[in-house]
Amino acid sequence: MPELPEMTAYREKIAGAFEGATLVECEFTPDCKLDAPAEAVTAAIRGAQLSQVERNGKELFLHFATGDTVAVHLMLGGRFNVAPIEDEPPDTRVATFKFDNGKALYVRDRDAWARIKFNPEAPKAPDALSSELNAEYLKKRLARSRKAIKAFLTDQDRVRGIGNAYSDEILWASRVAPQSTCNKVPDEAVEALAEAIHEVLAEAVENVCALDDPSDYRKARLRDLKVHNHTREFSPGGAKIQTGEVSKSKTYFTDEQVLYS
Amino acid sequence: MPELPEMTAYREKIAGAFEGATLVECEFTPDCKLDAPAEAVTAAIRGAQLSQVERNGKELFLHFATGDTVAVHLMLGGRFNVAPIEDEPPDTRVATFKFDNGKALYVRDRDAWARIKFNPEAPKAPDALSSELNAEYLKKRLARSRKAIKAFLTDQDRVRGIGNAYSDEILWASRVAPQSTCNKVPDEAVEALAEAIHEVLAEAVENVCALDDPSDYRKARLRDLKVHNHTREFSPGGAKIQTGEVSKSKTYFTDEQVLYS
DNA sequence: GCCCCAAACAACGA
DNA sequence: CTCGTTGTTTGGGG
Repeated sequence: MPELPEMTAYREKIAGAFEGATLVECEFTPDCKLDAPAEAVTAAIRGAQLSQVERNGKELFLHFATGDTVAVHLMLGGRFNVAPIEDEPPDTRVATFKFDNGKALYVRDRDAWARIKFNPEAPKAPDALSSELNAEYLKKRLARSRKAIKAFLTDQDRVRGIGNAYSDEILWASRVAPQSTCNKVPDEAVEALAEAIHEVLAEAVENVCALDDPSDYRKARLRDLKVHNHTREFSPGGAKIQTGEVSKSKTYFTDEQVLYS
Repeated sequence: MPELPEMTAYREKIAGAFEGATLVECEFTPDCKLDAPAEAVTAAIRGAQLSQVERNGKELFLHFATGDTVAVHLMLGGRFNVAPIEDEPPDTRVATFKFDNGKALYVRDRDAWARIKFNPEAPKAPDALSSELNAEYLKKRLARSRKAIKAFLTDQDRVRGIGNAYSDEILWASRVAPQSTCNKVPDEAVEALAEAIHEVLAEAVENVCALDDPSDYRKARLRDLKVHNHTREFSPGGAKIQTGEVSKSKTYFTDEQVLYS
């Protein structure tokens, strides 16, 4: 459920709390979806300084001074928590990182679906907010795809960071119907799409970063999202919001959007 | 187009003409679909004795005494020719094998789609006429497939040798509708299917082997096939032959066949 | 609603 | 209506 904006807000918070600090201890619960032996990870990063926290797509990368990286994906229901080490640790945690500044970072997930990767390969697709993700790139990739544009935007092998909610927002902002076939979207619309990706996400980042706790993003979305929002009946333009299904995902859209097919 | 029975007839003919003979020369045209450098193949088998000709699925395997094997798949329109070396070679040939008994084996294909493999991997699926292809095997594989039974029978990764034409014949003989879902076909019907596979193909092998030239199989099919046959209006049981489409293939069937779905 | 995997399915070319 | 490849869809599981 957390997409690029929420992960960006988490990044700010976690970078502010821990960058430069040294990891004292880390733990992973037995059901944690970790792609390496917990002991190997612990042995590698215990005692290491957290040099940088990076967001890429919907993942956070914890870069340590040893050169090791721990990547966290929250999947549907995961969340981050920052708390003093002496506090009672949250019971739904799957991973714990304790630092020498007296604070701990917890990855919490009731379903334990959050995924943690140790020294992962570099992502192949560009991040949605990177400069590589421009109209040229989109034109090239859209030209040889016959799937729905919404499915394209949420495909993390094409563009990293966009999920179901913000894909609807972006498509509405660019006036492209979510069911449109990728290779039928004309160049002008692709240019609008490229702009909308950056604008919609940048504004969302601001909104979510303004929250006290990024985990409260659900409420904020009901306030900020313009069409992917079950509490709204009409778009800002006054058009009735419709719902449909595109490749197994619920989509919200209006007839202000043009269907290319 | 040639399926198991036609390839069996070719095998008899080619084995009779060449087994025990020594390869004098071989050639491949530039557009021949050969999965190894022509020079490497030639260097390996020139001067070698042809120890055995084997049919497996819709392929013929030419086994040489060196341990090398050349596998030929005729695809849609390929055919074999046996002729004295001094005869004019056929102009649509993609491969030529000349033997020390004065005869040559030609692979002919107007479209040059026939595929030739050098020392191929052993096939994973059982041949339709092997003892491994019994009711037990079919029950096991059908149980975890949700596709149409006709698509299953023609899937060379499940059963080797059956194509569009004989799949219809086999399904009619076992009174199973081609559109039936694999995992819905009851055990009794699977047993009938296993029997029909062997009986229908064995009879077809006899029919095609009786031809002077296996390449004439098209005419023979119009005489012998009971339902996959555009010249017939009724099955032997008097039922009207219907046509339909199953996974992009034309299918002939009657309502004597039970649909399991 | 997230991702991964495997199977099924479609389109195209040779 | 043959096979291989590539890309897309679908269903199940965590």
